[in-house]
Amino acid sequence: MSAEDAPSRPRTATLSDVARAAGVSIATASKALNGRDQVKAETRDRVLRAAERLSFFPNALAKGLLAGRTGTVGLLTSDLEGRFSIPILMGAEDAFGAGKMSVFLCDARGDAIREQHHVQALLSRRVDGLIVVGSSTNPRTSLGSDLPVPVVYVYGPSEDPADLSIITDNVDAGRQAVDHLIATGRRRIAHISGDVSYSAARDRAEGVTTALTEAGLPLSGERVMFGSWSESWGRGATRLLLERAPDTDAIVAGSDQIARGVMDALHERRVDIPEDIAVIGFDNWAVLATNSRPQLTSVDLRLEELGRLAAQRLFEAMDGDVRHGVESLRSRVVTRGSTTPSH
Amino acid sequence: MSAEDAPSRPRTATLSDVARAAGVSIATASKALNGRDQVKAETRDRVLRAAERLSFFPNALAKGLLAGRTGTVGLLTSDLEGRFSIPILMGAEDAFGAGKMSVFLCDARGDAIREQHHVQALLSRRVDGLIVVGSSTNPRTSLGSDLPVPVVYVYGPSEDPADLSIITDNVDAGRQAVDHLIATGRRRIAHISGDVSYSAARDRAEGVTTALTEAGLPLSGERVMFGSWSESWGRGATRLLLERAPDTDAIVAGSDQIARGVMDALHERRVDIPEDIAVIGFDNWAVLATNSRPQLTSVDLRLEELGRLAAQRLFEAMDGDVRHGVESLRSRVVTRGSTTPSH
DNA sequence: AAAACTACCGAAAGGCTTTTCAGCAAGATA
DNA sequence: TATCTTGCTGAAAAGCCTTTCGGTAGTTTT
Repeated sequence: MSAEDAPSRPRTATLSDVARAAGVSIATASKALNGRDQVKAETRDRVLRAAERLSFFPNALAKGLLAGRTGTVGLLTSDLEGRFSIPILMGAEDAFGAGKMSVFLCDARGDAIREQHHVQALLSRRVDGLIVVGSSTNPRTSLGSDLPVPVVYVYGPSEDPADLSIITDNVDAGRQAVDHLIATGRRRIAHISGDVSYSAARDRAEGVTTALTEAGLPLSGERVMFGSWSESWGRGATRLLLERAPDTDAIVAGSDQIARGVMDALHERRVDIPEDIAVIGFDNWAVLATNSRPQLTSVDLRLEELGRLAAQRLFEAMDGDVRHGVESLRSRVVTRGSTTPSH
Repeated sequence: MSAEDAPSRPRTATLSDVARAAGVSIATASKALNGRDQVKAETRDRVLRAAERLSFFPNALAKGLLAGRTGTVGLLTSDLEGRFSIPILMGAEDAFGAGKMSVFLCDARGDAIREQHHVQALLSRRVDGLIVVGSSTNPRTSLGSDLPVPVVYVYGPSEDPADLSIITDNVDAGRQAVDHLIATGRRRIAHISGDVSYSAARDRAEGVTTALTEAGLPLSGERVMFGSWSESWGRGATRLLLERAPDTDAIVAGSDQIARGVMDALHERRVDIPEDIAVIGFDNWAVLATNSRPQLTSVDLRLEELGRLAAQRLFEAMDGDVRHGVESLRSRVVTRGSTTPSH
């Protein structure tokens, strides 16, 4: 590589450049480009060709100056490493429509000070709204109600019921997992989940036990096995479970990671999946679910949909239609080989 | 949830609000807040207190107006789902310093039209520079040299040598993997890699074979086994390998995903890791590497560092210090249980 | 009393688009 | 030919907020 003096970079063409090139006034050029009437067809053509030639596009900043809007939103997260933020972000980007709105991305990395810093930076850039993605499903502190722009909380709700939060219904997700297993003929269903301090773990467990009770079935292993969100806990818990309840014919794992550990332990014991024991996870994380042997059935939390809805609600709030409270979305089971025989 | 009329949102305080509250002119308020002299200490205090009370912070847009810079950069990626962009993004965000610079994130999803769209949107927002994250290590088409702002390509280099690209040295990464295995006493080293159409696969393979040749060792299995970047290929290739070269004592897997498949197949055959066969992967993807049994030694491609350097180079280019060509970074081996006995 | 400060203020610049309104030309009608 | 339309065009203002420049009081020093 090498260094040298900056080459003369082409300046971006402004409207006045186009007007000059087309031999008309700025006002006429603006009208021609925006499809206003009161411009002769021939003149309009000339302007459009000039704009094309100079590869002109309007300055969004100047436009925002008039409109009183910048066409930007801030997305605040603490979970960039994790797998929640990204799908949500994609869904939101989707809903905004490419180019119409631009997204400032900020990762606070779990630090409240840094978060405050980012909020300030975003407000100083005059974003039209904020989306806050929680780092877990647990409720988080509100950014406060005295912000000059609307805020939508996603994945993890705000503690303040006056805020609007969009979340996945985890109780229902647990219920769906069990319903799927029952529908595929399972009767001795166990549940190995993650850290009990996470509401996601507790909610899914509630859904699982409720669905079992309603079906008149016991929980195999008697208790929900809470532990941590790791493969190794999945492995260890499975070994314990098989000792305690060797007739188990299905395991609801609290996450795809745990499910991978469960499957690993089952392979180790030469237990056939799904013939002897079926396994279902949560998250539908492609890397884990589609690479296991057999592929893993998993409850998809529809994070993109969450992001899309959040963006939509933010738009509405920007237009004055402000909502409050918690809005929850249903997840859906993605069936693969770990619960249904492949032939 | 419920909808209602928009509550009167507090307007963000401007400098003139502060000046009025402190009973001074706008000019004096500005000087006081920016630590300029020519302001009496008592007056400065009054202004600072007023600013505090109104929770004033300067408008970045107006500031940029004067400075001729917006303090924003665009980050263009096609791999948000994947694991490359995120660490790079984090590194870049890090280097820019929280609040000083804000990042517009755009995902083109592999679509050239959409990418062009995003570039235009970013330029219309007057970003000070662009970072382009490749979706693979393969060279990608340049955005062109006629852009009004500097561009830095990361992970995947630009095809145009006049652009500046920052990449990982994958040949060296392959060499390091082998050096590590040799240092831990291995002599019959095989290499199972991913899709041969990826330069990452070819480069790492080149590094592996070069290092082996230099050490006077053969490649176990005779050929590099190219396939796909999946666990199932790792499993299948391992079975083939053990038939063809049963005395193999170490496997360099082309990625952590492949490595997981390799380990899975070894477990199946009751081969001890690392006693009988050591395994090393690439990417150091925590979710995969730290959850395997034993934990996986992996070559860390230092993506954060890549992002950090890209941001730094972008800064330099914004100041007129433009570089060209390809700058490559060395990776480093993160040692875990799959290559070294845990006791 | 003149010169040299200090502390402060008013005004303008800095960026670009959109819109408004007045004006000008060419064609149509009396 | 004079007047009236009609159809376009262009100059200028508005939209936002900070910083800086030049200037004016008032106060201190020589």
